[in-house]
Amino acid sequence: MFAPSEIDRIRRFHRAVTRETGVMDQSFLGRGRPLGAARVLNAIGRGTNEVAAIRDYLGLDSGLMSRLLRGLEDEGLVATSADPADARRRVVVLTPKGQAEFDAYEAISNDRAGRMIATHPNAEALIAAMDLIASALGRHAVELVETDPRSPEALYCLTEYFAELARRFERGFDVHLSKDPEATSMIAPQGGFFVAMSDGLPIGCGGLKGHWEDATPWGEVKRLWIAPSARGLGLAKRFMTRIEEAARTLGMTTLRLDTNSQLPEAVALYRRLGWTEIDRFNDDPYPDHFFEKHF
Amino acid sequence: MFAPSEIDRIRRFHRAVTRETGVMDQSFLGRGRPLGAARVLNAIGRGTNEVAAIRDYLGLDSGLMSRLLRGLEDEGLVATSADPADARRRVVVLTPKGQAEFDAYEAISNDRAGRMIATHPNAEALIAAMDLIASALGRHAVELVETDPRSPEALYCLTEYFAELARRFERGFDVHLSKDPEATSMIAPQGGFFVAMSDGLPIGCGGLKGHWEDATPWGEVKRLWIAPSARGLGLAKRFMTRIEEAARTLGMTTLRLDTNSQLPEAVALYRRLGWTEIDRFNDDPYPDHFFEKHF
DNA sequence: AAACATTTCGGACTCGAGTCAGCTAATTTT
DNA sequence: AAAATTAGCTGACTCGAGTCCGAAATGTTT
Repeated sequence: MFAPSEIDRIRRFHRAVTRETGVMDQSFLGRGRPLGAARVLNAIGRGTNEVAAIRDYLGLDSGLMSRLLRGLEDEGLVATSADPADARRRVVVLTPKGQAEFDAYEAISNDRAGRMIATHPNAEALIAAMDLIASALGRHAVELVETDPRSPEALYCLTEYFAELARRFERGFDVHLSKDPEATSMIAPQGGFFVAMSDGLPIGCGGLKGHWEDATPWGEVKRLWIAPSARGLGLAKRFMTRIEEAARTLGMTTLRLDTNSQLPEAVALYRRLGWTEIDRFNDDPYPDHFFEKHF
Repeated sequence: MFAPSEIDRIRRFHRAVTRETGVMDQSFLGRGRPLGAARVLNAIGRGTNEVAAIRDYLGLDSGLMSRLLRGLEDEGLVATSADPADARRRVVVLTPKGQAEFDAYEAISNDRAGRMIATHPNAEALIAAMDLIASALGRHAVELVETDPRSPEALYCLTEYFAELARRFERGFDVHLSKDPEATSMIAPQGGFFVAMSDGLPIGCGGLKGHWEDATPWGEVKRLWIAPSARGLGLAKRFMTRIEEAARTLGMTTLRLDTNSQLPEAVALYRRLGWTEIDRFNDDPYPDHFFEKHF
C-alpha cells in the first residue's frame, strides 16, 4: 500500500519553503544591494549595534564583516564610532537614510507575509502551523528571561493563559475569582517572573510568588503556561528548574503550588518532577490538587 | 496590549526555516561537491532525464547547465547521450557510481528529516503542520491527473477518505455497506478518476462513475475528498469542473451525486456550484442528500 | 536546397561570498 | 613598562554561481 512516508512529507515541506525563501531573497535583491549587505543592514536596524554581535549573529568572518560595513558606510546608510567603554570595539547605527532603507526592506517582507495570509482562506491555522514549526526548529534557542510581570511579553502570555483556562475548565475561568497575585510579589527580591522567548516571540511564562508574611517564608509557583505550539519541548521542566533556582537564591526552602485535574498534563508534570501532593493550602475556588517541595 | 502580529509570526517562521535550510545545504557540502552540481545530480536521480527539463526545473542558464553536467561526467557520475527522437536534445542517466552518490545524498536528507521527527515529541502534529504549509505555499502547482482508481495514489486517497467518513459519521462508516463502484466504471470510456498531486504528494481525489446501463446514460460523482491540509485552496471546485468536463467529453448530459448532512461543507459546495437537490435515487444507507445537474 | 529555428556546448566574463594573513590600535596581564 | 591579547581593518586570494555570446549540430519550413 502506497503511503507517503513522513520523510517524504518533510522533504516536500522543505522544498516548498526553500522555493519560497528563494523568491524572498530575489525580491530583496530588487533594492540593488547584495544579500550580505542587506542582512547586515537588517541586523543593525533590528537593534544589534556592536560589530562583534552582528558578526556573531550572521556568522560572518571579521574581514567580510568589515568590508560590508565599509560598503554601507560609503552608501551613507550607517555610521560607526568607537564604543566609549572600550575603544577597540565599534558600534554601528543607522543614519536617517539607512533607516529609510531598512524600512523599505521591512516593507518588502511585510508585504509578502501580508499577501500570504490575505490570500489564504484559513490564515489562522496556517500561522498556528508556522508557530509550531518555528518553535520545533528553534527549540535550542529558547531563552528564559526574567521580566516584570507587567511587561508586554508577560501580559501577552498571561492573557493567553487565562483564555486557555477559560476554554478548558468546565465552568470557565474568571481571573477575578482567583487570587491574582500582586505583580510586586513576583518581582525580585520578593519573587520572580520568567518568560520564554523564541526568536522574539513569547512562548511561555512562569512566576514565583514570595510569601514573606508567614513565620517560615515560602514560595508559590504561579502562572505556568506554555504556548500550544511549543508544548513537548521540555520547556515546563526548564521553567520549574529556573523557578527553583530563583527560590533558592532568594532564600526560600519551601515551594508550593496548586493546579486542577482538568489540566492532567500539569498534574503529571509535578508528580514526575518529584513534588509531593499535600492538603489544600488556600481557598481559591479553581484548584483541586496541591503540591509541595522542600530543599 | 502587546501581541505579536501575524506578520511577526510569519517572519519568525521564515527565519527558522531559512536557518534550517542553511544547515541542510552545509551538510550537502560535506560530500565535497558544490551545491549546484549536487542539485543537478539530485534532479537526474529523481527521474528528470532531459537536459532541458533539468535546466527548466532548476532555473539554470544553458551554459551553466552544460558546465555542471560536464563536471559530473568527468567525475564519472552521469552519462549523456543523444535523444533518439531528436538528436539535438540530450538525455542524462546516472552511472552506477552516480546512483551510489545520489543515494548518499538521499541518506543525508532522510537522516536529517528522520532525526527531526525522532526528537520531537509530537511528530504527527509537526508533520501535519508541514503538510498544511507546503500545500498553502505550493497551491499554484497542484495538478489534477487522471489515473486508475486502483493506482497507489488513488488508493491512498480513498483510504484516507474512508477513514475520515468513519470519524465523521455518527454511526461510523463501512465501505462494504455502501455501494462501492467497480473500478472499471471509473475508468475511461465508462468514467474517470482524478487525483490532485502537489509536488509528489496526493492531496485529493474525485471520481466519475458512468451509468451506461440505463436508457439515458448518466454520470455520478463519487469519492470527492480533499486532504485536510489542502482545504480552502479551491480544489473541490477544480475537481468538480474537471469531472464535468470529463462527463461532457464522454457524452453524458446528466450528473448526479449523493452526500450526507454530516458533511455540511460538501452540501454547501454543491449548492454553491449550482446543483439542484433531488429525491433519493439509490438505496445506499449513508447519504441523505441528493443532487443533480444537467448540461 | 536554402533559410531558419532549436539545443547543447564552451569560452570569457562579472559578481558575491568567503578565507587568510598581516596590520594597527586599544586594552589587559604580568 | 613590557608583553600578550583583543577588535577591527585591509589586501590578496579562492571559489561558486551565473550571464552573454558565438559555434556547432540537428531539425523544420519554405
